[in-house]
Amino acid sequence: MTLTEEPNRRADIVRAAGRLFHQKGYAATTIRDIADAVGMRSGSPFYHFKTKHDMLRAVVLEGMDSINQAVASVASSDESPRAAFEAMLRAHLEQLLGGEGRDFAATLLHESRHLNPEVLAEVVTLKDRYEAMWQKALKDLKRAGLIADDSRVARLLLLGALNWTVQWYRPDGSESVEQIAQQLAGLVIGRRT
Amino acid sequence: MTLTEEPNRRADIVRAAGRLFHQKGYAATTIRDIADAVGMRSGSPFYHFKTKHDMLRAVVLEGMDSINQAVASVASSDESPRAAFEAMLRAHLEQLLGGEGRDFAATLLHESRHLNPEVLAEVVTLKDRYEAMWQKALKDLKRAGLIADDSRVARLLLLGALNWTVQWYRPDGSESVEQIAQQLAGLVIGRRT
DNA sequence: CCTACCGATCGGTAGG
DNA sequence: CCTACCGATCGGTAGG
Repeated sequence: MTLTEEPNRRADIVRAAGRLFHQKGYAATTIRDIADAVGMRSGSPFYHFKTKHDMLRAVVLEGMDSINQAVASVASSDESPRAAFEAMLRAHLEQLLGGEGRDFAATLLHESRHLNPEVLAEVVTLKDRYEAMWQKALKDLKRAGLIADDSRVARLLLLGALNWTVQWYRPDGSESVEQIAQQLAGLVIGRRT
Repeated sequence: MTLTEEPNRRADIVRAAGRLFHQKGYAATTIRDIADAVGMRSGSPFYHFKTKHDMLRAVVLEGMDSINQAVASVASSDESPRAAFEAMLRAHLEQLLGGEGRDFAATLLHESRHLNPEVLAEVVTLKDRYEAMWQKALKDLKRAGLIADDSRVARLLLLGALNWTVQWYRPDGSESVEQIAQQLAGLVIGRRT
């Protein structure tokens, strides 16, 4: 348990970097932007990170880790396949659109191309593990007769619909994360009145 | 009708810029990258465009225009709502994943945030018009009893599934654009065996 | 469209 | 973590 008062400058930098990478993109964000955001001089972030790329790495891995844990914690619920699926939709969307890890997840989705090959491979491994959870959820839905297609393409199309919400969702908009999750479930699974 | 032999350097620049913006991102692409790609010196692109931003504008508007035309040309077909819908899916995916305008459409989707407010407003107007076509297609599907939800969120989720294909589709992969379009139609509309 | 160049800014570092 | 700085690179321009 960390005390809230104890300053953790490294974490501050990661948070600020996440926000800026999300808002302006990695390439358009300067070290000076990040230093300003945490009240440091331009050379000081390098006391905590060797390179700008290392900051991106920290942000992306944090995003991958958060969403993985959030979805895993509801994926193996012993309820019905449909309930588990809807809980996974909610968890994914909350990571992506909700307060805390929003910038981390968004940076993961949009700035990973700036990762060097070694780190990218690291991320891809985690992503494959993550997507396997979804594949299993789709398989269970199909076995229960709720969907007809549990192929790889179906999974990618579904995750696309989820991930693209970053582009249009507004926290002050008219629909909640909960509603979006339910509408997507309805779209994929089928109609109820 | 333009002769193929007649060199059009401006169009060459737009094409090269589109490819580079798509591959590396707008901010990470330099004028020198673009000049190299078309065999010019670093100052020469500015004979054709006033700023780097104007090149982005040209690429994005070309992308918006192509996809708009491609989908519009099949949207008002007088066939069944389902056939029209599937044709729209194919047209959108072909623009996004097919050879010609791929880089333009991808740049439109991912680099629009670097547009200045005036140009962005221009793009948003065109985008709204584009999305209205999809809204109408969904309305027709609902009227025909093929889907239950033709709301704005449903439309955005659907377009998300389409747009995200840029992230995972590989031209040399195992599925064709045609197949992806059909699987998405099946996912949304309903099962056939 | 090239040559030659400019001022600004960038990621990163040495030394404290 | 700051001060002071460096070499490299960037978008853009003047003059031809």
